[in-house]
Amino acid sequence: MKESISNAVIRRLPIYLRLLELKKHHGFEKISSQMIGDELGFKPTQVRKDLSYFGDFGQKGVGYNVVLLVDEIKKILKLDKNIPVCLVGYGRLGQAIADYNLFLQDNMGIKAIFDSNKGKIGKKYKELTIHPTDELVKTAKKMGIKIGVITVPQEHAQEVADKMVKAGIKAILNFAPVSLNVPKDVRVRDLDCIAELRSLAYFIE
Amino acid sequence: MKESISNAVIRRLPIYLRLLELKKHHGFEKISSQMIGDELGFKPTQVRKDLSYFGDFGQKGVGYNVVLLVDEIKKILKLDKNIPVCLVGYGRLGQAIADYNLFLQDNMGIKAIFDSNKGKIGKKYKELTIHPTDELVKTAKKMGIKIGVITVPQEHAQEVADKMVKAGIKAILNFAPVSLNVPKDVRVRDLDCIAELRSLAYFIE
DNA sequence: TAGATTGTTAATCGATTAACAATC
DNA sequence: TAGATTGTTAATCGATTAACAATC
Repeated sequence: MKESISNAVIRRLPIYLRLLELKKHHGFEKISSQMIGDELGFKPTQVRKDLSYFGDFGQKGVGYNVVLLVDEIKKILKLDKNIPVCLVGYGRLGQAIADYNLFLQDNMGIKAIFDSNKGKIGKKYKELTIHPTDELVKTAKKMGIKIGVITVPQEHAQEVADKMVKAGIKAILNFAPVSLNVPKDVRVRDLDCIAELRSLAYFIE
Repeated sequence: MKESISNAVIRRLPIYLRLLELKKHHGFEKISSQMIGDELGFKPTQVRKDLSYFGDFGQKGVGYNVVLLVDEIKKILKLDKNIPVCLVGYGRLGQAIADYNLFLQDNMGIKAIFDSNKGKIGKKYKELTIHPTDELVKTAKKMGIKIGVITVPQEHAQEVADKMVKAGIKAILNFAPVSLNVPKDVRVRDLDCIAELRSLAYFIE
């Protein structure tokens, strides 16, 4: 069943979720697909269709209950579960990501940091010690890490991905500008800043 | 004509380009759509179709000339032109992005940095002085900035986007976790790390 | 009740891919 | 020449949207 829901739908869920959390925070009780769409730039039909893959969360003539929908989307995304994340590559970008400990708003948080630079190994980031990348497989396995974030330089990204795969990680967020080669049961999301920037150049006049 | 080429195609061009630059660097002279596809995980047909929107760059029975194709794609993306970029928000993430001065490999480079924190204004990053965000419109206009990168906290992203629009910027790379509201002749690419991470949670077992 | 809004079906739109003639 | 590979057409696949009955 999961296989039948498209990636595009899954990627919109966190976008809906963020808006709903904001609305909840502002005390809104109800929201319509129209309102969601207006704020996010989607068609209301798309919002309803996306949500309908997972259940009937709305009420005809009324709309969606904000609090309930927040909870449902979190459940769909498994954000109600504990999801330990590891970060590999503690350079500037890695540090910026670690700072975004916003993840902690969910049960998702960086629980281990790896780097291969001897000068960094053993240092602390908050309560986390920076481990050598060599120990990634062993440590990530032991800690039950579920998601890996790659912020190493391009030339080491593939070997890090290999280690993550070996550690049983099935979901990778990749900041390195390379196409990673992984088994097809492993999901990779590329956040490729340079490629995006270069593609934007096309649109300048 | 430009309008008819889909965004998906445009976003693949820099991916092709990166591989081709690598191959060029390694001294490859020819490459086939099959090889490109294999390395990047695309179907060869897609590679050929994408390229064919812009011209006949290949040779039947032979493939593509690497050096020529690099140049052609750069031309398509306007990377042969000078493209000044500004960065707004000089926190950890902004600094990490500035460090990626990899852009400079193209004629694309960060030519201005803005921040609203008084402690940062006036400081230097390499040859660039950090300007107050209040001066964005004036300065960006004067400098002919073509692309804006937003690395400010969520709550200021929209106002920064508004300033960019006012400065005549038509392409924005947005790292803030918000849906920006801009006129429809302005292109926004969202690099939304938290949303991507949350969407990956769906796939853990 | 009348107005609003859902969930879902069917239609549309757009993007990917298979197939193949052209040709190096 | 025979094998390889392009550029392009047509077919397929998938995602978005319009329309609407159901119902609060």
